[in-house]
Amino acid sequence: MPRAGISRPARASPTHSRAVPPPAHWEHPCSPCGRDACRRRPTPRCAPRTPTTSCCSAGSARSRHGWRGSTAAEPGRSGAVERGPGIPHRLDWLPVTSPAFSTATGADVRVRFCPSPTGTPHVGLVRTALFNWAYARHTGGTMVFRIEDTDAARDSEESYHQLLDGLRWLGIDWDEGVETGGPHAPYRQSERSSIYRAIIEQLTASGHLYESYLTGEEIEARNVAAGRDPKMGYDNSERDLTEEQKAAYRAEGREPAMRLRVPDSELSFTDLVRGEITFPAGSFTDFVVVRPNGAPLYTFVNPVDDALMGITHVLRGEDLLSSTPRQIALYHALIEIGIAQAIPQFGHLPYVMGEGNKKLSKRDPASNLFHHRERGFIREGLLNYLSLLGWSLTHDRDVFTMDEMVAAFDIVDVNPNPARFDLAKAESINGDHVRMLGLDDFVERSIPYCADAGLFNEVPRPAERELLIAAAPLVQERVGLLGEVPGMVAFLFTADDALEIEPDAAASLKDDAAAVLDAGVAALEPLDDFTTAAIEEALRAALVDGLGLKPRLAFGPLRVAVSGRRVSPPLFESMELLGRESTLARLRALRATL
RNA sequence: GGCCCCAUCGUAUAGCGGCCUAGUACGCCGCCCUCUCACGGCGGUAACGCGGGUUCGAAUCCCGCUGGGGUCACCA
Repeated sequence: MPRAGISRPARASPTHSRAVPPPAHWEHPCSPCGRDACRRRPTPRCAPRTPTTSCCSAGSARSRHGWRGSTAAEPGRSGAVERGPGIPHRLDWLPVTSPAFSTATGADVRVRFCPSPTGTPHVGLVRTALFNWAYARHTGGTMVFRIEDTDAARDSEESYHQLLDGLRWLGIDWDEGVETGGPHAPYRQSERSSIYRAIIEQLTASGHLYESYLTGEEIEARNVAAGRDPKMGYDNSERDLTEEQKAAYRAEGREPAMRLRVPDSELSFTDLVRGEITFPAGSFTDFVVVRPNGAPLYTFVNPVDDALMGITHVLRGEDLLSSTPRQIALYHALIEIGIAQAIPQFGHLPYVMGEGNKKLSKRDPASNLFHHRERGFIREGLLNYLSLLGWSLTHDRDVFTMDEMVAAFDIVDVNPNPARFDLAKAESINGDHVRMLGLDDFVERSIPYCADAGLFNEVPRPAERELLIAAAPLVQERVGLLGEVPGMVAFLFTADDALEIEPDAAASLKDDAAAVLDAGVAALEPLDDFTTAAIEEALRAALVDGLGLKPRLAFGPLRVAVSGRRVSPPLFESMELLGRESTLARLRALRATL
């Protein structure tokens, strides 16, 4: 995994870029106490960050289990849920080495971006897409783009097209997926029903899935009746329903959902950005994977498709962190029936926060990708800013290109804390990228914004384009957003008699404005060479030397007359662009109103 | 409430046991440049949540506390 160009201090990462040795952590010595079999396992970063348990803490030397859970050595841990006779105890037979996490590196890396098409693209979603993409491009691996449209009630075709539009605009491309195709097509889950149906059948036959008839209210009622927290969730009570019981439910007209039998043990995995994470036994229960109508849920199709598509690294939002143990449980079932070969490695990206301490809301315009595009963010700037949310290129620079990011990006360097979306910083970074644009590029990208503002038609006439090109150097270094361009050049595309003097500009005029304008007209009228340098020379001679005015007071009224605004591109250049006739007409027009 | 995650200037981050008197950027303040506004340049403001422990040495490793967030759907 070469890191082209950029030199970064190499982080010793025992697991990243290499196999996460599944059972090895059982032998890993505990560094604080040096005792073996502490069962702590190194994190992706060079040092264990937050082991949940340390054998050093007196009295709390909780024995740690891998996937297996109950063993003969610890009879007390078995029987969290009793099984009836005849039900295969297959979960207890999993080999000790069973967490077969993917060891893929380099070109074998396969990541995916799998949004569900609901609503407009959110910047947090874009950040997730960006990090997946950057990781794929960095490793030389594969980026898969899949659509998770399993909720007909919420998904929309419009949203799907917005997703495509957004990614294409940003230049986040994919190697396999919707529109592009690939060996695992189709890539829209709404078109994969038959695939899921077959796997549901296999998993049911193998005993991993079972029928569940209880409703949400009934589950809660059971918890209350048993004196448990109503929020405890499902109690796995239907694992061993007899055929008679099932028949009775059906006789009531009920159709079963299907649940996955999860192991009654704790479960650990090494998160690529957070280190080892352990969920205690009982903190996740058997969950529904198929609706009573036979339609599979996200909880099912997401891991199933990841398995089918050979995904090796799952990089997604932190909100999915707590569902990871359940997904790993499903993966184990898939491995047992031969559908999956390995469990992907997981990396949970921090939230993108809004104002206050809340996740950036979908209702906040700042979350909307297209809102930023409409305001004039360019892809380079927005991408650069978004990549800074949880990652950084180096210690002393935060403006960089995507090529630089790709060369340096590694998921294990991502910072786990939530980041606030700071629009001011985003605009500043964007401004830096706007200034880095070539002149022609800047002009081409500005045209749509000027057209939207009504300066000219969608396709400007040659003369209009030339005028914009001539003005471009004056405005490029003055805007942070392309949406500011039309405001700065509007006066060049306005007829002399249609120019409006903005109120604050009119208010800036002093008593001597008339005299200044008169002197300006007198100085410019005889000018043969109507160029910036000549204009400046003539005006300085007349106003600064002649009238003895300070420059800022001398040129203010002229600026207002020419642009109608208090703030404008440089005055003399503007006059040259406008031309002699227009300039004089505007000076006289304002003079006439005083 | 159970479980999980997180914790460096206002914000985003650098930091991987000594290079830290804690760096950079945005913001903010001041100055310079200057026809306005920007750009650019210079300077300044401002942070390791608290308490223990390990160590010759802790922002950095460990534990606890506090605080924040997430999750507990037949949504994704």
